[in-house]
Amino acid sequence: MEEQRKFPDYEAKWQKVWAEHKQAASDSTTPKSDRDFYILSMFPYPSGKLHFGHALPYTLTDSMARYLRMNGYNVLDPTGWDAFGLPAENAAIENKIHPSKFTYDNIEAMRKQKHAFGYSFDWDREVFTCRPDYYQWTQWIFLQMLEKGVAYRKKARVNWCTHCNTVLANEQVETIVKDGDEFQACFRCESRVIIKEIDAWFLRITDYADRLLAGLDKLGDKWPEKVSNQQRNWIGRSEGVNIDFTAKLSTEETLTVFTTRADTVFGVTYVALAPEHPLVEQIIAQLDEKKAKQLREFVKDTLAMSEQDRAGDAEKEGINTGFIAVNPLSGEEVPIFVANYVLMYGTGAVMAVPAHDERDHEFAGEYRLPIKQVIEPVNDDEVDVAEEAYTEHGRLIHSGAYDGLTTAEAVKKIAADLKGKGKGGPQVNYKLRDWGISRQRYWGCPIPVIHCPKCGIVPVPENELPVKLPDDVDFLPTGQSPLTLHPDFQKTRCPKCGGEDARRDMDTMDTFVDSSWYFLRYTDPHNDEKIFDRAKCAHWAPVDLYIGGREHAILHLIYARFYTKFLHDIGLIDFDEPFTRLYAHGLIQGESIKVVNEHMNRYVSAEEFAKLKKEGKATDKDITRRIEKMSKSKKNGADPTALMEQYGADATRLAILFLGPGDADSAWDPNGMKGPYGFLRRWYDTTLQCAPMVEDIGEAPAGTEYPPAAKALRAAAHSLIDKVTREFEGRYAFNTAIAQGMALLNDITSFVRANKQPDGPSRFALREAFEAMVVTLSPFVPHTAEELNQVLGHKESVFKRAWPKADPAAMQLDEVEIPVQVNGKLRGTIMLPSKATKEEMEQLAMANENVQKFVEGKKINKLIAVPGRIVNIVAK
RNA sequence: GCCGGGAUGGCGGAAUUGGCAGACGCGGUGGAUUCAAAAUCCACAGUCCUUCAGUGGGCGUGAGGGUUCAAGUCCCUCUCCCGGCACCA
Repeated sequence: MEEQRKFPDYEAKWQKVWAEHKQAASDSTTPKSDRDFYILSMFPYPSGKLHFGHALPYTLTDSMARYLRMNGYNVLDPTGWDAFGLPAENAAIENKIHPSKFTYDNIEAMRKQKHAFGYSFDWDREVFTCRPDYYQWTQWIFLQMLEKGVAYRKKARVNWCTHCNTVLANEQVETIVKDGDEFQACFRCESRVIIKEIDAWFLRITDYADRLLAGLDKLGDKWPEKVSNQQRNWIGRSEGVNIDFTAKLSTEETLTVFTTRADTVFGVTYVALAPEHPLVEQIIAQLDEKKAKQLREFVKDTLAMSEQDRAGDAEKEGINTGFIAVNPLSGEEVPIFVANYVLMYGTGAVMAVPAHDERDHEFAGEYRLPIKQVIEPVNDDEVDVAEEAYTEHGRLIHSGAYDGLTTAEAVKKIAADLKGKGKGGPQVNYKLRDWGISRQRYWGCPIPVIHCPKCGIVPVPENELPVKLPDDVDFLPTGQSPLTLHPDFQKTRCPKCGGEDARRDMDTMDTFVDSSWYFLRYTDPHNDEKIFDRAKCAHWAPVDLYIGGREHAILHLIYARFYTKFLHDIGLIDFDEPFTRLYAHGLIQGESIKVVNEHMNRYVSAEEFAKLKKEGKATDKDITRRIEKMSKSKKNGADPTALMEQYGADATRLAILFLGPGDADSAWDPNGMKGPYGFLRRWYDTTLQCAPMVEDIGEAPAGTEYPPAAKALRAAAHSLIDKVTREFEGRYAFNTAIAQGMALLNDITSFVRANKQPDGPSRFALREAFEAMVVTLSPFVPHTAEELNQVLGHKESVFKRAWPKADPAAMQLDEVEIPVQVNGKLRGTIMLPSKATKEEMEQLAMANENVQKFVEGKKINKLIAVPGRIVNIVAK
């Protein structure tokens, strides 16, 4: 009886060998050549546990890195830690551990897990964003931005997470629906976001809007369209026209509106201001007390809502200020409203055209404002603007000199005329807003500026960097920056005037700042003189292939592009796009089970459900199964590290890759380990069993004649080489490459069973098949490949071997099976030499017995023979 | 509403880009082995009809139409699902 054996038992051994003979990336200053390849997976936040969200991209990255090295590339494949951030701080508050300890402990644990998976990262280049030797340069970049006016401070209405007690950037706010209630929430903790007015630092990413857009075009199909589109959407460029109305207050003021439909300007029946509009204050000051109070309250109530909540399904409301605005083109006088539906976008003021804008139409209906049609359809649309706004393009009417023009013509002409009159002109607006980076929390990068009562804002001199984050801080979140509570940190001298009562800025930076440039630091991670050596950076960067999740489509990926452009502008680097190709991997989801019956109404794990079933507390009828994102609350998670401990790293890597194409979401099946694990075991056993037959023979001499079965085996082996190579050369659908590997093992098994005592040529073929498997599958399952490589008699590491080339001649079989159709329906197959001519194919096809049955008594209209593919007979 | 992406057996997913639909794996069924089970190995397996059987045939890639000798793949119309954005003037 065989004892329960431990399989695999060789992974730790090979990991040790690799550690001793590592293939590190070279530290070169020569210009980047096309043999230098920078592959990068997004570095993780050190949560302490490696989950599928990490295991998939790292496995993809590692496989590609190994493939590239075997193909003679000089590869950089680093990793590090996005180590600042709120989870550490929150955990610290909960468990009373210092965020620093929490973070480093987690890093230690995750580093072990990464090693255990056999990932071949360049560990020598590991970076930690929370270490002074890194954030010194985060601060340094900030100072450069300050100098160039890209970083600036302003009092602004910002998103504020009530749970995290800190500011959030626009990109970090998401709309969520909970219990039918839709609201704006923090991307991290899903708590409600409110608007708060606060002094904060901003980065002028809006100045880069056009370049960020142009860059997307340049990246083209090297980036998934999905991601590019999301970014385009987010930047939200819109071309329109600014039109200066004259507001008749006690003085005449210019009131500029932005519109994309300047052609409807003769249809304006009122002008509406956002409650935040600067003119509103002025208007309030000029109203009588009662009216002023009413308006002031309206503004206050509206602003109490977050901008997005205001945009939700709130009723349109507004207040007629009683003041008048003059239309610069028609000369018409229209009332000025302050309205809740007008956002502080564009100029924060709109010209309202109820006849041709749904929102204005709704508002006009409520406040009984006139509706004036100025566009008529050019098709046969029915139009009744009293009923419904007509928003299509058309031809102008009731528009004085512009009558008869089309929308497009009119917009152009009106813009030009306005410009000529000095009353406005073409204008481009963006939805993108500047990036607010001040965070009122502790565990982040300190902002290197000093507030001096005399000199104002003074940058910390570069030679005093880093501004170190103090350890001894009471970091309970109060809504105030924890650093405020640290007396020594905040007290400092003004570097400019030497004044003693200067204070440091006590906020820290958004953690997305830390990760906006880390990929450049990897190229020269230990430089303590400079952010990085220019030549060293140029040797590797930009990143050739960046692998990460789609959840960063807007956040990290837009910030990193912005930073790269800035660093390019200050002359530090020659490129202005950081990631030449982006691979957005999918999400591994899990099946959740929700039980609803008289006992319970909640999610249960698969094991729990099995137990409940046994106890009779739940049946298949009581449950809803859904494939969704793994989460604790849904109890549908699976832990790759646990799988690795049970089945080994290779089986886990294989299972992850085999699940489906890496860029698609796929569902984790708890049985998903069985196939890959069984495959590795059979492969191992079969190789060991056959080794005596093949280990001592060398290469087959040229001109070797193979028996048909051996020939078929060779064809299969070379097809595997061809298939795997093709997948690595761009498609990356490794599930199909692995499937082909499994198929070859099946072929080997049948071959061995049918050839108990193989002759010489058969043994060559068999060896070739084993070799093909070992080498081509080594990027996916490095330990097993390394082990079997040794079993086959190789002394050197499989990763030192050259990647094989498929031999087209070997892939070609002597005879092929060709399907024969009659009128497009399969009626038989014929065997014939692969080099057969069309005529031979046709002849043999017609001779087929079953085919005969279907063409009998019919006239052959056409005969189509595609060599090597198919024969189709058209008969009537 | 707008922008993307999807829909193929019981399940995950294949299909060299127009050429035998369902590779490979899971689950399932039958068999071998076993006192029995697990594990392992072998075989079968889209679906419906037909034949005692070997067999033979119809139908099949979300729905409907079209192009073609030939359509999962190309074109038109529609439905549903997923992701993102959304009072952005």
